[in-house]
Amino acid sequence: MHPARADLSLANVLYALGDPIRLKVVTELAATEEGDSCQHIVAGMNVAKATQSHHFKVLREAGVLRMEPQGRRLLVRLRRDDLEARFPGLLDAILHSCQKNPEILPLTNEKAPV
Amino acid sequence: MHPARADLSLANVLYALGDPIRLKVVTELAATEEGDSCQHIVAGMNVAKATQSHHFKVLREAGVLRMEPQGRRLLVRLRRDDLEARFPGLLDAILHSCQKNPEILPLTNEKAPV
DNA sequence: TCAACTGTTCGGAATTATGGAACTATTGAA
DNA sequence: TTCAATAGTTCCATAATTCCGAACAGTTGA
Repeated sequence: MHPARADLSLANVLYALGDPIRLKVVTELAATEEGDSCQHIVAGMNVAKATQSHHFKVLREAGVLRMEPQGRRLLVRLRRDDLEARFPGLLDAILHSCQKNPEILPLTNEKAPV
Repeated sequence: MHPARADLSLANVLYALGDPIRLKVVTELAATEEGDSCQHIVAGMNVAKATQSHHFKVLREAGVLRMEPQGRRLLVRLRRDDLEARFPGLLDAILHSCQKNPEILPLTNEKAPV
């Protein structure tokens, strides 16, 4: 399900992050400390449910995030500590780049007004 | 051919680096300041020529490296400055992770004894 | 002139991505 | 309890990528 910290592969992680939608998911997740539900995270991204499910699976299997059932939702959290321990500075560099140049994320980021 | 610095996309770069062979190519390239030929870089990696060509194309189109004809070779160089300017710390974090845990690169790295 | 070398392109087979539809499980309300 | 709504997954078919062998083009050195 979730790979152990020692089993994280850099190529897998980079591959998982090498998709605009998944990259966006990670930046959204990075903004919340206690996680969020899949559905809320992808709100505003124009992606079919089946595809959402696929993207979260890729991120989970790469070890980028953890998913924990919470009622009828899946609480999704970034595996910050594991990533930092294994690939120091990587996540920060990526998040910082996204923050500095938001146009890096080529998405119609119509965030539903909560 | 080669994307301009301002056109580099983080997702594209991460995608390009999210493959064991391409990641290995980049670490090899990082070790040489003045570049190298495709053929020499992939020496020891068990990949068909057509696939090599494909991998270099992906790296080139993502803006990770530059290719410059040099006689009957292609001189390949890492676009360190462009990557650093656009995504500060990213390349260093990746290279450092590869260096720290060489097993990250799941390749039979039989480097031909020069 | 021509064979060897370096790399690209073409064609097909295998893998992966995407989305619609049907499904499971949980919740909250009647 | 019953049932509709919500949150995700799975199945299937289509589209796009990946990988390789083979044929190709350009450069070099004999």
